[in-house]
Amino acid sequence: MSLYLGLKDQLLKLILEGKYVSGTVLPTEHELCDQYELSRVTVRKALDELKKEGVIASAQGQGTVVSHRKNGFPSSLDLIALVAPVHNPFFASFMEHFERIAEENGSLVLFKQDFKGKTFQSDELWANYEMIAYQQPMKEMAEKAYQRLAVQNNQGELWQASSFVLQGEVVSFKPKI
Amino acid sequence: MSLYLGLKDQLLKLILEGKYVSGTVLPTEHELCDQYELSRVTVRKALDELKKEGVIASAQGQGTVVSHRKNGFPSSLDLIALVAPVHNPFFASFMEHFERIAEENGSLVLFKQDFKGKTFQSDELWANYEMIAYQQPMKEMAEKAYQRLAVQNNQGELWQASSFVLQGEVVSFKPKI
DNA sequence: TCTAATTTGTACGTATGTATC
DNA sequence: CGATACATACGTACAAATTAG
Repeated sequence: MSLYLGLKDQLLKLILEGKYVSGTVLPTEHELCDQYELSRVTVRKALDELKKEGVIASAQGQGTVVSHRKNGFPSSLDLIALVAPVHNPFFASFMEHFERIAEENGSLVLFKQDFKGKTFQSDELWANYEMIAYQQPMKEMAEKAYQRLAVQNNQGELWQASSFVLQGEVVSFKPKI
Repeated sequence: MSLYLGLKDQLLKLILEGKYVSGTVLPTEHELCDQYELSRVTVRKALDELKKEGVIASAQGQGTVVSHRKNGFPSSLDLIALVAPVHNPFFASFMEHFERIAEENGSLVLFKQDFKGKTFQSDELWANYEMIAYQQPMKEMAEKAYQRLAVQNNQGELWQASSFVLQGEVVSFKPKI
């Protein structure tokens, strides 16, 4: 695993464990450089990832704080992650049709176009989810939706994704939490 | 405006104008460096922003392609952006209450914690929205929700945010498109 | 009110790794 | 195997915003 993803996961672990609760001011970038013996570029890359997912927030001259909301409550909305390769006319039309149906049923469809065959980024966080009807290729495919799901998850650590749709196949999963 | 945001807006403009339609392979990072006379770090930073918002996607060894979906269709779901400062116990409790109510009414609440007083990043994209009941401080505050709204917007250029809630005040706005 | 220190933000150059073609 | 293209990583410097004094 890359250095910045390693640091990201370490910080995320501290946050999920409650070592850094919401509102806590994180160590400065320079302090993190010293603590983990990494360059500032790498440290900032890790922090960028966490910012992207809404776990932390930062401001010039002030510092970086944890903005991870605990004690959320489960959502009643269905969250559906849909992943498609970038070039795929069939899937594009299927998707449009599917989105319409889903909306009519009060579900939210999060779409993410992606290339095929990326690696799994954050095993630890993903491990919080228990896959039902788990199939081998699913883990790879599920990873691609990880970011979007995590974003929603961080809007209060609450979104129960109740179904997972991929290439016409529906696989359910539920949070372990 | 910073160099990377300038490049980001230029590329975004080309995409929105249809110069780069979905599926188009963008010039390589090196070519962009030459074209705009910027370092690769800066070019990558601009591309990162666009990736974060789901406008483009990239893969090692392949290239960077536009994944901006046009011809979406409007959603029937209300999208509500809610912005709060990082330290604010009152708002935190208000938010939880509000989220519950919103969900019961079939709306999606996107929450973003943030510091106060950031600058407006992408006027051009935001200009696509016409604010109703516009008030001066709203522009600043609305900016903070821009990213989340844009993400949704890029899930098919479609999400009509029909209400905008901020600090207990409701301000409606609709897309010009 | 002004200054200096602190902290994050922006930007360049460079090198190496890794996946794809 | 070589060429290409994105990914990761280090060092450095300065800018900008905030805070402390």
